[in-house]
Amino acid sequence: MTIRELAKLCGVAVSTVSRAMNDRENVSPETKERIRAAAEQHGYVPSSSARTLKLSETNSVLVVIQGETGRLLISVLQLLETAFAKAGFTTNLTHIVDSEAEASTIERVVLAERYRGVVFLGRYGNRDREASVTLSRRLARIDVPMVFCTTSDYSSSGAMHSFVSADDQRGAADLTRYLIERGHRRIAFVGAGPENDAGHAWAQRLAGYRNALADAGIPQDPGLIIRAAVPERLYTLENGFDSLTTRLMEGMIDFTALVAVCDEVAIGAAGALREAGLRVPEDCSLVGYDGLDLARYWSPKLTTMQQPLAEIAEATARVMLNAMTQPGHATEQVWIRGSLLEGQSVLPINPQP
Amino acid sequence: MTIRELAKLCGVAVSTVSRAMNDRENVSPETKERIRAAAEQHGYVPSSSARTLKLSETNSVLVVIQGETGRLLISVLQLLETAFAKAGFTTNLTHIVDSEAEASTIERVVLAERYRGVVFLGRYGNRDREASVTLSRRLARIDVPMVFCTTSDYSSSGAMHSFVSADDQRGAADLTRYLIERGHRRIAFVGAGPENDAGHAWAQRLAGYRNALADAGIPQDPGLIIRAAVPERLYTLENGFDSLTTRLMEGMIDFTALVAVCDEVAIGAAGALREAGLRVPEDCSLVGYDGLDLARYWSPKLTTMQQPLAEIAEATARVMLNAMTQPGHATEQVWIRGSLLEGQSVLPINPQP
DNA sequence: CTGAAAGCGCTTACAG
DNA sequence: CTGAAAGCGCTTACAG
Repeated sequence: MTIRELAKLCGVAVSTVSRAMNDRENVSPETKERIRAAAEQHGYVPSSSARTLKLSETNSVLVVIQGETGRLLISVLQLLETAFAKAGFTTNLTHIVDSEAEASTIERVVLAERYRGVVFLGRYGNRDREASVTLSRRLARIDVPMVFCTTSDYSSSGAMHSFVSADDQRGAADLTRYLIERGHRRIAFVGAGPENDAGHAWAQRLAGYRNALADAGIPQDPGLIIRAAVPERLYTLENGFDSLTTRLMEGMIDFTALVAVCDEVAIGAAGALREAGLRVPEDCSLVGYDGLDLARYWSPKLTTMQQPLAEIAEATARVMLNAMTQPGHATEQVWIRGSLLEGQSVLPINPQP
Repeated sequence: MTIRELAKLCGVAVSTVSRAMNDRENVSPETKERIRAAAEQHGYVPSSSARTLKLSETNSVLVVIQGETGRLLISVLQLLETAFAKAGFTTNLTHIVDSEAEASTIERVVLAERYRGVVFLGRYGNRDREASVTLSRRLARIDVPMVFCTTSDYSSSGAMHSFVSADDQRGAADLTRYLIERGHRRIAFVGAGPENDAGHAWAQRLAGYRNALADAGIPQDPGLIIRAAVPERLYTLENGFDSLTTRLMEGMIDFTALVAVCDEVAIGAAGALREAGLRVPEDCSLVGYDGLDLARYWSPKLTTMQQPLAEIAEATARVMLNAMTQPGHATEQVWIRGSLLEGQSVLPINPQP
């Protein structure tokens, strides 16, 4: 049913129907009620494409998630949806397969659908750093506000985009320092991905781990960096288990503590240790990252870096709404720090003589 | 940039631009190439709202998720997206808060956006059974194909809607029978929600548990049905932990086995048992439901019902595509059974004398 | 192969 | 308070 049919049915002009449906002032209350009742009864709903075409803008923001979606991002997504809804914006979600992470894909959907803004949730980019920089530049050409949430803009070209970023590097450094302060020297890192992808959380966390070692004057042993056995499902239990199992088959345990790229990998790795007859924390200390429920209900309770999801979502929504409502607004960069959540998965040891 | 501007720029009519952008036959290859290059260069993308308005239909299907989203549904969602994309359909996701689960909400968005079809992922309905039936009836009035995925149509009015449903009742009965066959008689169920909501998975699984007990002639003890301590986050570790903790504080353990409403609740409950000094499976056997990764990497490996996600998604996509491409097609009902995954969380016991 | 024109269903000045 | 009309950006018969 169209506006025209409903108008005829009610014996009024289409403009009157439009005013009634949009709750404008200049309709008599009686007419408005009559029209709305008729709409309800006949199931008339204004076509949003006609409306969008006429007004040439939507009230929608697009959320882009690339690759696999962990529990963490889903939580942030739900918080974002709520925040945007409160401000009168609708949220749409699109998944992008890794291989299709090109500016043109985004450009097409954003321009075609007339989105008011885009939130990149989690990482967005190509494996290749060069390509990622190009990507970032092309995105900047699209005249729609964008904010990168949970990942920083790694365009290496200054403040091109707004972002709200968890400070992964610092968080991983804090966790590593926590181990060092408790006497650990042989500290391994599990869950490093393939090379050349600074935009990924694992790369930032690995960098933080390295920084902490360097600051403490502990020589870096490349053999202690355990690469992902299942890189396409990097942040999973499976990857944690398989990565460490592979490593333990290659040789004996030559570390006293393990920094995992995230909680799931930590708990997967703990499974591998257990199967090898090693106990956490007696035979190997363990720290995770993210602060999932899982970490809290695991035994032993996992020491980890709690991500402040509400804070991340709140900041992202705020930056996005600013950018949408104040065109020409400068880009904003927000760094958000997690807090170290102490569990029972770390045991102090005597420093090596 | 609009089609008109690009036409002027290229010195052709808008109709020619339209033909070039839509890759029609009746344009000379040279003209087509020239126009497409110009579009690429100037960032011209056809407005989808204008296109939709003109064609009066989209190629989008709407996926509706109500309430909290577990890991399981996200996996199904991703599989669905892939399947629909293969058939040329775009997938859009909308979350519905529990309290807003009314037919009119769906009606509005489906009609406004001209969706071709709707998939309800997970449960869709009101607490109140009466209201749910009304809801189902009103949905049936909307002239757009719908399929209920992972939940059945509980309109109690015959085959009103298509659905692809995991057979939760049977699965839970299978698990309970598995315990009974191993000598258990005092079997508790943890994670029952508030009353009056047959559409929820917990209610189906609870019914299956009850059926199995009845079939074995074991009297039902209402005291063995442990209600959710955190009903708004029913299928979570937190709920499993809190529900069982509450129960263990009320009195000693008076059961030898525990059927959990899902894997997360099972593992949360295991945490509560552990804190009470009880071991799984020595002091209490435990089964979950869903077959999450978590169940596999938990220690002891959890006995659970594996949900065949790929199969569920495949069937849902097939039914939906049938309905969309063959209007007037009869509704289809597909029941999908899981398979029992044997872990080490169940110990046989001697039957009570 | 190309162009001129109608029309998809709305909204909003403009006139009354 | 209400109506008639223009126009948003496309697509597609229709004519050449």
